[in-house]
Amino acid sequence: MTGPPARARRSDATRAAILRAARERFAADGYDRATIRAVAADAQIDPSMVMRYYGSKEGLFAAAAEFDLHLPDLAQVPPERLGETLARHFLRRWEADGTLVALLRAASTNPGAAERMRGIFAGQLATAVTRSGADPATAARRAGLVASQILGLALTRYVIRLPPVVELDPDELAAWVGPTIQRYLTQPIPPAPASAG
Amino acid sequence: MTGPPARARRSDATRAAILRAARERFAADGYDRATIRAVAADAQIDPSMVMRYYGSKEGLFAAAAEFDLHLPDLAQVPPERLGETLARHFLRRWEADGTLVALLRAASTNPGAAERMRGIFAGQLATAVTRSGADPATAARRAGLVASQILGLALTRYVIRLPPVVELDPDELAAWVGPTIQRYLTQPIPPAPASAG
DNA sequence: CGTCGATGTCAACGCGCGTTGGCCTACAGT
DNA sequence: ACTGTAGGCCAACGCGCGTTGACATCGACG
Repeated sequence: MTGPPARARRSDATRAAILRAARERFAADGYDRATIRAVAADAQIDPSMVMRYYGSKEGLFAAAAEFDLHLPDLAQVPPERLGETLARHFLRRWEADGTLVALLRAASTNPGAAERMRGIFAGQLATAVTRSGADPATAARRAGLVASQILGLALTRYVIRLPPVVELDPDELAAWVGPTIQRYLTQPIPPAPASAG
Repeated sequence: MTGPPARARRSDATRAAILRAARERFAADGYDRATIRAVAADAQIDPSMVMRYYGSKEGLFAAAAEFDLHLPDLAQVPPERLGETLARHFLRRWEADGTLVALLRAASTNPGAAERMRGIFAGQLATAVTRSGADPATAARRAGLVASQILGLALTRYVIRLPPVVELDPDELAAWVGPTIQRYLTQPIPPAPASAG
């Protein structure tokens, strides 16, 4: 805990440039197609620098995919506005920061990225859902359903670029998707259907 | 149309084995990580055979990703059951056939796969939605919203494997997601929010 | 001024990939 | 039995990749 004084190193700018370039490349190309060489070229340094600072491609991705949803405290949100609040929050978060798109693209082929995605949505989201007043016994399930809609929106809008979803503006999307999330958060658990037999 | 008589060629079995292996590999690994060599090994033939029959990796993928949603005629479905019907249909379709998962995984990094995905959901799905009785002027938008939930479900269940979504069984999922789809299909278009000014 | 670690470049490595072309082999048509 | 052809294998190619280690340069400090 008594680390060296936080004196700025000369390499901090380089590190940051690498990270910025990495996020862009991973977001645009996914894990496999994004190359260390391309990231280095974007950051205008030698590929071996990336290795020196981040150890490996996996290490670079781990650093680039560091991400916090920065979810608001749902205990402070009027219960009837939970869905709309969350929908707007996610849309704003995505439009501003490509990290989640990078993570989403990478998660299709990279197990580490999928694992991190699970951690974010089973951790940060589920915690926020619990704080919104949901029964802790069902919070994980509700968070999973919310994630399915939120990530589906991100997938169709930013990755697949399905035209109708791309063309809607954030306000309209929030108006459509907000009630879905609201229902996933608040609707009583449906009775288990009669099991087949 | 006056092709050679449809006499079975000796190579048909090989072609089919390649296609089966390709679908599995693309579904499990995505486009980039799935290799021609691995597909050939699975099909127990030489990699050069894959090239001979499908021309290139892109050609193989194009053949392996041939897909029809086989949507039911929604004009025959009672209007109040549209959502549940569609939800159940998609879940059954996915559990039985890995092709869509292959397409989904590949769509994250392969432009051709994303294009095909757009075609399927802007074509087959939008057409079915129109036949369900939706106003043709809004059918594309409604189909896009349905796609966002359906694909989000597939993403979280089959690709990211988010535990709460994996653990729910198809009946429970249909009970949760059906009403969402129902609402996307039938709810009046919300009034445009006051534009920022 | 001399030294030494931090910062950065350069050239090369081994690997697995998609892809190619040449060469066997078995069988259908005569 | 002879031959043409479809089906299949093998060895190799060139490429771009992640990664490595040797070498150059800069800047702080004695």
